[in-house]
Amino acid sequence: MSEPPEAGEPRGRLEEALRARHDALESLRAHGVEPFALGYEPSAHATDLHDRYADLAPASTTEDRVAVAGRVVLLRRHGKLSFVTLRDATGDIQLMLSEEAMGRNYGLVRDLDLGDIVGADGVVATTKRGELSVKASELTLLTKALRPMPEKWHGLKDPELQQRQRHLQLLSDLDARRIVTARAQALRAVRELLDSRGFVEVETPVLQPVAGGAMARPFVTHHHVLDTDLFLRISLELYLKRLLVGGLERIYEIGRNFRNEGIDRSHNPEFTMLEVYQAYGDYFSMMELTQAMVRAAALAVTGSERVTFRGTELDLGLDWDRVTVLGSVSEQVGEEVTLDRTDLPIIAERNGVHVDPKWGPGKVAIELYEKLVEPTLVKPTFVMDFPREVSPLARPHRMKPNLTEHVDPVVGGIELGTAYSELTDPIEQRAKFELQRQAKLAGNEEAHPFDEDFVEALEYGMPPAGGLGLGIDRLLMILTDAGSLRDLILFPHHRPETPRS
RNA sequence: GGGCCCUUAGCUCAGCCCGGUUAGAGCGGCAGACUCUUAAUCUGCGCGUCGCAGGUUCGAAUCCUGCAGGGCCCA
Repeated sequence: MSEPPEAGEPRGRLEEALRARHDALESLRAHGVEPFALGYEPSAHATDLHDRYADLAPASTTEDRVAVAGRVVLLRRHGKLSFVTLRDATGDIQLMLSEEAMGRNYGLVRDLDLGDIVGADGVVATTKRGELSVKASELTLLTKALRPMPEKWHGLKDPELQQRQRHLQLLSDLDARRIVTARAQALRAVRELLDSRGFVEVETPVLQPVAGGAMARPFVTHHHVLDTDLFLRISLELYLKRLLVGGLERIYEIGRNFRNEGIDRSHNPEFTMLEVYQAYGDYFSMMELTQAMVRAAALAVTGSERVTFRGTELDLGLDWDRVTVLGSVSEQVGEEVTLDRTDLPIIAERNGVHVDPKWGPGKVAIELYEKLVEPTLVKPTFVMDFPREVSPLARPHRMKPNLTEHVDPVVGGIELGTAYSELTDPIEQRAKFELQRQAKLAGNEEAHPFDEDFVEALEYGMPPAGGLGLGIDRLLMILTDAGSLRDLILFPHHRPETPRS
């Protein structure tokens, strides 16, 4: 039996660091300094100062007064003169703190810890070595940090900690803020383009009685007062089409979808989807729109229409290649592949695709496409004309029997989304839902659910339309050359940590 | 789902192959010096559930098994 640790004795470095900071906090309070201040009014940001005073000669002192605020990320104390590197939303700026300039207020420097948030009021100056600084006359503690910061040079390296404690990665690694800025830039560019073309942004329900518009397992939740199960949406499609029935002609929604599937570097249970619907358009208009949006997003995020993805330069400014599903599969297998061929399963097996006997020819063709063709489509490409069997919401092809006007934009071997000439025929829609219902009964968990209300809406008449879904996270993967969705999602899902007791 | 790898101090990492004193270093922390630093430097001090649970052994961070979390590759 070991003795219990003496009360107040630190039992580890963390406890020691915590206690030291709590002690510092009490000492500050005892000296009348509130360690959690109410507010502050900064007049400048770090990057603005670096821009404005880029040409200031070393050892200069201006008469320009500024107030800056941010987190103490580096601390170099030299007795009566100290240097602090302050980090705000835009970057870092050095504070020069001296007893000479600050008088009694300089005493606060002694109590500073890495991670504290402070405000400093003073004049813009440069040091003898030329470092731009704010020569403070007044230092204000705004928030005391009670926990030690990540290592100041290496930061947080462990990818799990980076994701679970994203705040620590963000405060220690300025580059990590690209997670936030790249997404904001891409979304702004896409919205600006759509708005300029007369599209209206709308919001539709996340909680739905029937989760349709895609083939995926939904999350189930429960409404207590209504005592009814609801599903988190797996797509935005069916509600947006009802708005077309309602007479809105150009609409879009950017929102979170939820799919109850595995988690890996290209799948997160919740992800952001853009869906656009344009009355009187078709899948050709959606292809043009896709090109325009991807180009605009690339310019906004990278400043260029050319991006490098996994070592290959992609030119997103050119017109994309256009191929068909069956044409591209035929090319890969080296013989003409059609949905009529009875030996389609044999061709598939010969090419390493294991065929489920329940699959129809359309499903077999799609499996072949996804395995053999999609990963090879590095250049921006539209893959057109999917089998009817796998596209229950797309319109039959105007020329080709058994196919639909369904196109997938593919870049860097990654499917960015899906666009259709939308199915407007309610009778055909009902028949397709019925086929899906049978597939579900046959054991396909991902079959599309029958949505009676949606069919009824179609019966009132929906104009011919083009519809497009674009995965924003996947688009960002291309634009930022990210290896994993987890580099783009601020707080990706992880298994719960085992409790430490 | 299959294979490989990782988990040691708050953080970044040694040590593990080939078991053997009291498990190391840097950052961070504490005490002190310092008016131009740039990951400041210098002096002194402390701080550990070696992921968890078993097993082998006189002795396990180290070898074996299981489990958990994470990463990479494949399907």
